[in-house]
Amino acid sequence: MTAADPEKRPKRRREATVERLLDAALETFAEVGFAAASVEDICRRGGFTRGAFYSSFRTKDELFAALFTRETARNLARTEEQLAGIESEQDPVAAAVERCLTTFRADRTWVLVQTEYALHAARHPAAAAALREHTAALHAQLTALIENASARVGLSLTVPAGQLARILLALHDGVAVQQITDAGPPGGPDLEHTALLLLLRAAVSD
Amino acid sequence: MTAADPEKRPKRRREATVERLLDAALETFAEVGFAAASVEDICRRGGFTRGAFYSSFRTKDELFAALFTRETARNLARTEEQLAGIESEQDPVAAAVERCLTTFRADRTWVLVQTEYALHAARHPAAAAALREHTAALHAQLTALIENASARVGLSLTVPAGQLARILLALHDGVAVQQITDAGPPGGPDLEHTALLLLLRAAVSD
DNA sequence: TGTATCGGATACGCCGGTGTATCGAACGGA
DNA sequence: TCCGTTCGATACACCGGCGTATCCGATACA
Repeated sequence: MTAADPEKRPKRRREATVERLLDAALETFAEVGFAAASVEDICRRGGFTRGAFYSSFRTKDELFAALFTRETARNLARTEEQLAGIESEQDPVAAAVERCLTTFRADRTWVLVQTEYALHAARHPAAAAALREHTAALHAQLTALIENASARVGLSLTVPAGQLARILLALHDGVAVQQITDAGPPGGPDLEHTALLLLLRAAVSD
Repeated sequence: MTAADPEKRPKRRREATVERLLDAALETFAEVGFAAASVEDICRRGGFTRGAFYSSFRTKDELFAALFTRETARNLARTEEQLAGIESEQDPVAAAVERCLTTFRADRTWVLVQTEYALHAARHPAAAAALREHTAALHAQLTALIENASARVGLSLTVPAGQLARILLALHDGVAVQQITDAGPPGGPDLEHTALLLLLRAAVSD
């Protein structure tokens, strides 16, 4: 069995190494940004040399794709959990907003990294194509999640779920970016909270 | 009069050179992004060597500040023009959305550049401070513009104008980023249009 | 225990940008 | 016309990352 299973065998340290590289990359991107992060940086942080990197990825973009997949899956799962049992609240819309924000308010870093990558994709067709594919999957799942939730709650939408999904993602991104510069009045209500409620109330009818 | 007017004299080619550098910078940022744009790149595009650059700016960030000021002033002026006479429309809200979008839909590049810079500022306190200052000015002017318009139209807001301004800016940013990847259904309605109408209708009462 | 493959470290040559110090041409005022 | 100032070009020394080719220890399997 020399060149027998040319696709399956490669799996011993690989997996663990890739995982460590992804962690290191996420941290590095969060700290200095995607563009500014050198392959060297990422490897150093993970305790590797570039040799390890090029042994698993061909480019930084390829690594990002892997990272995107991992993080998105995690976030969708989290959101789904949070919307579970929402139909038993008396104001399900408010509850949904509340619950989702508790998670996402906490950690803005991934949104920012992801946003920066979208910007990067704006100038790199290949990256854009890859991102589009991953994003489409995310969008489909989020749409399903919204339709499902609104059905359970017994409210109908005045806007197609697909479009609503896009708007929510956009708003979430936009607010995150906004708040880098402008934290708003200290005691004031959360910007995203206000916006989401305003938007959802308008997008829902019984 | 040798070292007499140490602040006033410097002004012959300077002004024109700076202007050309700003133009070149905007183009370069649009094309390759802020982070990826080297000082060298910008100068080449403007037909200068780095000598010219360092003679007018100390850093790329300093140049960006100048650019931000210039572009923001232009955009605010444009918006103000477009909201003029809006009170004579029978659906002023729809008209406002319509008119503003005609301008901004056309050229997304500045939004993207600006967004990328916000991301950059997230990791660079000094940049953040500068940006915060400029942004505050923009925010104040936009708030005034909104208050003014809603007064003329005779509708009152269910949300403070200042907060509405923030939300609008966030949404505008978010949508722009969103649309890099996801142009939405081809024949479908503009995402920003939908979102803005939804939001403004909810934020306004007579 | 031996051995073939795997995975990451090392070493190499290359490129392009950085910021500073210096120079010289253009320009404007008297 | 001449002189002083201004502004941008030039030259210099430096740095850090890039991607590849090669090597060698670790590991699994017979």
